[in-house]
Amino acid sequence: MTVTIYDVAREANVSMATVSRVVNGNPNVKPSTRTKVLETIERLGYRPNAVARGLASKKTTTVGAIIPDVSNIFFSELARGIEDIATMYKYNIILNNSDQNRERELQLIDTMYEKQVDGILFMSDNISKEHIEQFKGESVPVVLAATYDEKNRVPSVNINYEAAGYEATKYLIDQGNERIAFISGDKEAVINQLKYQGYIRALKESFLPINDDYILNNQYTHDDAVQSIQQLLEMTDKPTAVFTTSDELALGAIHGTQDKGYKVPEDLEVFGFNNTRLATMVRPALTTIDQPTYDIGAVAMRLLTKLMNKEEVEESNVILPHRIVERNSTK
Amino acid sequence: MTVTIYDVAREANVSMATVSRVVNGNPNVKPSTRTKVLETIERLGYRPNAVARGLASKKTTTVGAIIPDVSNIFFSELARGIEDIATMYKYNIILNNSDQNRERELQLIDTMYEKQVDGILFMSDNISKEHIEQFKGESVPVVLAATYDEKNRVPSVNINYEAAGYEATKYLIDQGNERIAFISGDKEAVINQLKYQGYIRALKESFLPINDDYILNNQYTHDDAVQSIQQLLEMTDKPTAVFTTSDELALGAIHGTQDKGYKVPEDLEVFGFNNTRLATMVRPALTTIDQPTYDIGAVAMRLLTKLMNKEEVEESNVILPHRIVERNSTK
DNA sequence: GTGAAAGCGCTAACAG
DNA sequence: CTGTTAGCGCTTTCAC
Repeated sequence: MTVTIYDVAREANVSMATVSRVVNGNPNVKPSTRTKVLETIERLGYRPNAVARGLASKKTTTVGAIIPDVSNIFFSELARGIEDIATMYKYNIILNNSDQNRERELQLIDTMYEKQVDGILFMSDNISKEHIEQFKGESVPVVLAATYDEKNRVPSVNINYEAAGYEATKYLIDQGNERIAFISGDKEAVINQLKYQGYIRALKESFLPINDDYILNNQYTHDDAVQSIQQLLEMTDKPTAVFTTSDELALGAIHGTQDKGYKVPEDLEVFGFNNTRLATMVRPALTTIDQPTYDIGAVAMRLLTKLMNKEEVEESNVILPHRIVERNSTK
Repeated sequence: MTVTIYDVAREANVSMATVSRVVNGNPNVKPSTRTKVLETIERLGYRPNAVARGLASKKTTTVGAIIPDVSNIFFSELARGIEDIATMYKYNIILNNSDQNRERELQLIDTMYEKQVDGILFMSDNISKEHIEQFKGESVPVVLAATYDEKNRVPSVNINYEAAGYEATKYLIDQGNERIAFISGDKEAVINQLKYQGYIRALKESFLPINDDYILNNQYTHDDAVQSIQQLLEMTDKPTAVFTTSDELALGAIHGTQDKGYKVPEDLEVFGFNNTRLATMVRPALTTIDQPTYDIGAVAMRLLTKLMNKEEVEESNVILPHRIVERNSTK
């Protein structure tokens, strides 16, 4: 059957402890016996059992990642960043889709605890008291990635969404636009609210009126945005620019505009968010906020490795830089 | 510290065996003692340790998924299909990115065995003898998803790529095109070769010449396709249509054409592959082969559950249907 | 319907 | 530098 550490020990005429030492790279082994053990491991085709190891050592070298939806391009880029750093530090990722469903999120966290993960990476639009309680109830470190907790109760990696929203809107204002629409995803999502606040701040600062008709904050897909931009374009005082909270929505805005016979950016300037790969896969190419998506995942995972390793962490609520990438969807 | 099955047993005045039985839904427990145990589980906040359980039962309810790149939209949709069915059957997924690197793939498979996964879902452009040997060396069931092994040595879920390639090309021919280009990803990938064979078969069947200059088979990204289509468009006898092996490449072809001042589909008809979400996120919207990406993942995972459960499987090399979706990138 | 006891394969003191 | 010995927390016969 399967060959165990015991078989190797017997065949190599050493104790299991010694085999364990060489497998774990413990230096306290005489070179000659090390080679002997290594040889018989090779010969027998021994492969350590991570489950047994996990039970004995209370470490599984596995982390749980709870993500709204891997098939969403933003999150899949995040996931890739997480995965790459995890690999670098010899961790495996158990990936779970939550669809932002709170019940499911809570249940997934529980399952991750059952599986004895060494750490958790959590992504969601909103985190509640129940989330925090569940995290605090265990000693497993948690890091939030692209997920905002106003009270910073949990380590996290984000960008400054409010500033980004402000800058995008300001950019549009500086282009001479006075009627700027705002198209966002779920309005309950804290991150979208922050972007919205930035939008409002920029308008107010320039003494521009806030027109509720220009604000559509429950759009989810490309096609939703196609619809809603067309609706805006039918107004008599139609907007001349739109700021959207994701690139996918921005593509929808561009296409909706074009479908109606208008031109981007001549008739409508479009500003996106995230700078996902979609941003260059459209014509005109999208002006957008470059959010270092991959890096957020990578930095969050790196932070988690430090936490799991009980290393000192200077700053546990990391804010990564963002910037405006100008392309042709704005003048 | 953490509460174990032993603590529950003591508190409930039963043996660990009984606690184990109620936790596992074993019917041989008197209802009254079941409730008693359930209550103390609740009271103590007992949560079974999946690692210990895995060691004792030799089942981890975890499956390994080895995927080229989650951040690729095609694979992320596949991954989502896998994940959803896995959840349905109470399995967790350990997700690994291989970047199609054979060394890495082999090493990941090994890691999955170490982690004692109950099954493996494998995705790659090519599978070699080494892969097969590694799979056969263990009794862990494996299913290939959107991954073709000519010899059907491993259970798999695919579509008929050759037929799809043929149909796409035939469609373009029936539109009156005689100069049809072919833009594909890695030419070493078996799946791309099959699509290519279908392309060739359609041309031959209609007695159309095969022009090697029209065949560009090592394009990976949207921007690669932008370049290469522009190159084709500079030829004196430029193609009037192009068949690409992915939607991303098709978007590149569309945008390259438009960037050069030509129109799609008037000057060039473009045919994609996969019908990912990208297909409707472009103007003109993309005519493409609808490959049931999510379903391939879902069916593959379902097949794997049967294999893990040692159920009878009527057909272990599943071919799912595909179809042409007509949109506006063709006339 | 319930309990006792033997592992599952490995790590981690502790000796020597 | 190496071996002995407890467990880690649970499942699973096998009795009763």
